[in-house]
Amino acid sequence: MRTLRITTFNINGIRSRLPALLDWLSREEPDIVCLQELKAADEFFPIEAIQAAGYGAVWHGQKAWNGVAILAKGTEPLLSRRGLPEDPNPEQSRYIEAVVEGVIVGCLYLPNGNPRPGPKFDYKLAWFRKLIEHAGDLLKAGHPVVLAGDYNVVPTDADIYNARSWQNDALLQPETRECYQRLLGQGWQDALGSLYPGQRIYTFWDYFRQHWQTNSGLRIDHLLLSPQLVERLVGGGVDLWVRDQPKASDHAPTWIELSI
DNA sequence: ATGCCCGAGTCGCTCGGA
Repeated sequence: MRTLRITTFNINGIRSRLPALLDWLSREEPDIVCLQELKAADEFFPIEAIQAAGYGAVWHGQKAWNGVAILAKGTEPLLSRRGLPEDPNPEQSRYIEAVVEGVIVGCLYLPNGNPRPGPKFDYKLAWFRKLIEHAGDLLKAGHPVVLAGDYNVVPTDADIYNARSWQNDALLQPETRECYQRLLGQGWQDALGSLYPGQRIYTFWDYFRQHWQTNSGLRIDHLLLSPQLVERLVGGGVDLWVRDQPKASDHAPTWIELSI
């Protein structure tokens, strides 16, 4: 059976992590990659190296912060959108969307929202509401869609090593989780959650307090499937070995496989 | 209540991340 592997990866600086990115691409050969936190202006996106590795790409960068990209193996992603409609702050590059292999791929980097309360948390919720609106429009259009990225949402207390030590964090707040549940309520399926119900899956381990070494992780990178894709989901996982490399990102690549 | 560990920018520090 032929499958399509779609990976989301918060790379935390594409320039400082480029050798690691190329190494991971050659080893895992994902078909589609959603990258977040490029931390590079558009002119610094390393398109030559990525093309040399056999990938086409579209990107939406920004100096120093944020930045998202979609890579496609052996083909050029067909850009459908750069930036979220009615983005509360379009200066922050947090959304890009493209069609690959007949699937609409939305790549997102939701605002972190700390400290809370405050304007950053308000911005997180405002951005989330606009994402929900756009996601609803995508569903109405009836095409197969994957919405993948760093949602900065820990969906439940089962998605973190210890909820109590993060209870005041923006990632765990009831308002944040309500937004995520509202999104799922439109008809999206949390792919990894559905593959591994009740299991502890982590995609992020912060650099502090030896959290990787003690597997004190959070599940905040998610791939949401439109209803047409649910029956095509055949697998998923997290490339944990990437987080164990020297100078690793604090996130690990998180992926699904769809039958085609 | 805060720092911890990082990358990027401006350059030996701040800011932001989560």
